[in-house]
Amino acid sequence: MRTSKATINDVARAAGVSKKTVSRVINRSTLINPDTRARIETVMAELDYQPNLQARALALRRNFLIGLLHDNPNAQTVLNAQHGILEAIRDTEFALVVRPVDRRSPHMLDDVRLFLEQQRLYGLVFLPPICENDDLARLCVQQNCHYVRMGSAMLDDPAHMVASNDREAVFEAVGHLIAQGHSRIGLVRGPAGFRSAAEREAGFLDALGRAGLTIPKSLIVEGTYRFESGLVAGERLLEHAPRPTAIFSSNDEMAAGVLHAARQRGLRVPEDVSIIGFDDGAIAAHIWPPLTTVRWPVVSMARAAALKIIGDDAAAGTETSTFTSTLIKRGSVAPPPLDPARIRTL
Amino acid sequence: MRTSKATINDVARAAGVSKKTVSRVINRSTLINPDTRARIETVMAELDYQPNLQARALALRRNFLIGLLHDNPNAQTVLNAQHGILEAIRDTEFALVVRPVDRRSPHMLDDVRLFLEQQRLYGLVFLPPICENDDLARLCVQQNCHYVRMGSAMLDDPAHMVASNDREAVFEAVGHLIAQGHSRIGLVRGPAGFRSAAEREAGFLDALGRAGLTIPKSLIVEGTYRFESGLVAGERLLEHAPRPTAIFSSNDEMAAGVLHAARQRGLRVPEDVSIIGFDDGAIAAHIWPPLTTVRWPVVSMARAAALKIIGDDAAAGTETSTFTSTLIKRGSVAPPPLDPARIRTL
DNA sequence: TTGTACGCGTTATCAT
DNA sequence: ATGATAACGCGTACAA
Repeated sequence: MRTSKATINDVARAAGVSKKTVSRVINRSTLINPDTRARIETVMAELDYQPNLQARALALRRNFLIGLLHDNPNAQTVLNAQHGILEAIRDTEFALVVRPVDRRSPHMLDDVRLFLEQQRLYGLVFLPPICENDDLARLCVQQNCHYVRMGSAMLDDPAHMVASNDREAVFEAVGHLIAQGHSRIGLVRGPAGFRSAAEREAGFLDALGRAGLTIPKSLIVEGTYRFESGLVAGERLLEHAPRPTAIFSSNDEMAAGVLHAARQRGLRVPEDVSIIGFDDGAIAAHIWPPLTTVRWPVVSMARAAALKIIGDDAAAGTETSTFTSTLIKRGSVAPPPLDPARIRTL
Repeated sequence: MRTSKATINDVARAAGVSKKTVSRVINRSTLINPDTRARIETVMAELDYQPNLQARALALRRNFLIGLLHDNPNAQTVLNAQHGILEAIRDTEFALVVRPVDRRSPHMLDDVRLFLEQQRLYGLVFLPPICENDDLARLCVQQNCHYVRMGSAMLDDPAHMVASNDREAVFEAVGHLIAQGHSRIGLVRGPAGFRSAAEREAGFLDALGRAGLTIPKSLIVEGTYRFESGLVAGERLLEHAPRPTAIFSSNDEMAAGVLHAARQRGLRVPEDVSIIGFDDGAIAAHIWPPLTTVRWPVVSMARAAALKIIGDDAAAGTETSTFTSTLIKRGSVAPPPLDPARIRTL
């Protein structure tokens, strides 16, 4: 007995056809007689035949692997992206390989080139912020590797892009703050060079402008998307006089840092200061108070990206390329505390 | 010009030797003349030759992929494990593929078998709790796939295992609580069937026994290693009369849940109740107060596991198989509040 | 120590 | 619609 060792030759012989015909069945060729196809499929089932992926990879010059390329500071985002891709390739012969890169390394492009040459991936999904690198996109084309970028704005044509509406979502979130009565709102923005940082800042300013509000430049502080930078930014903002009554942080991890800064100053959240984050990763619901935040639909986006790569248009639905980030209201927002100066004017 | 398309034949021709000799260089055979080897290596560099991994995989019946198999409820642990494996295979031709499984599915074993048959992984790293499944280990042997388990006890021989000393580490952690004056200590243990849950509970009981302390069974509550279960367990423990003055939670995520439960009851941490977690994942330092916890050295363990698989004994050092979990003291532990009943007796 | 001939399992070319 | 034959690039008996 040969456990799952049947080859294409065995199938061809048993079905009384040539290898090539069996190959056509494997590759879903249309140039084949339906009866022949049915017969071969029966034989394949009987023999428990599994096409050898290594042999196919050699012949096709392309492996059955989807790569996730990232240089993302947020752990949960990376994991959610993996989750989405895995959903897309479940029950297919594809597997997921993960590949972190160093955005700032001068060898980054060469590293990825070598990686692509060696593993010959079927396709690659780029996470922010590395998704903004056009050289990488060119490299993929040149290496004959499919790719899709995930980002907060359309950086590429729809076949190579899934994007979210960060700007509008932040507009809504900050609008929520304003509707609660806040007017002195601080911003912890993401690092320079991140498109998402720019988009979210734009949404923030849009909301302020729409309400006729202005804030001093000193109420905008830049972070790195990491917890520690949120802590530092929070300290800067909270020692500002007059103190902001609310702070929008461009991601949850930094928002958690702002929360720490508030706690360390003896400030209550949300009574003394309201906080809104972005991502709705695991940490958002697990800190106290539960964080009001914007949910970035990473999982769905990653799933869509992978489906675009493996060409499963049916499952990809209407080939959606834009996704909606939505405000999740939890416990970290309340109306601003009464302002002595303001009470008098009322 | 042929961009990186040199084959083993090109190298052989240019070096004036046969394919086989070049192959020996690639595979580090010792049966080769040093001069010949040097000459061939020069030619390989000149031609920018890269062995084709797909062809090697076909011939060797084994791909250059290390798999991470997990059914782990903790996101940060999974990511840290990936990090460790990636460190080990950096600058090699190996890549990392991730594969979540459903421990409870009746098809789990067949799924993995199909996965292994298809991708022909070089090796597999098992994370807890799936690492405890002996059928999986047998499957690997049968499929000619290397494997190493990561766990909280030696479940296999050293060649297939990297383990941590959870029991001792928890013994130390709970001892820290006792040294602070706590005697009524609650436990949120992990799910039944998890070896780590049993090890950590044993350490907990060891510490109590060593101090001559006993607690009612009702102060031990089982969780799922998820945040929500920690919340529920925390509620149960904190409504217990008399209330425990400290709670050891078998992982950080559940500890965060306990913290929520305390907050919701208006209890202060650590003034009213002390909390210790386990893992030292990202969340531990990011919640308030910063969580005193036991650091589980996932990254190092995963790196060691991967090194064992790719057989880099030199880098694996002395083939370490046991790792030390250590107590990280932060802000969630303080002496217990004064107990009225106790004050009288003093 | 090195080389020859063949196998690994599939796809591509170009017929018919 | 189907088939014979040659790639794809490398590893391994076995011989020399």
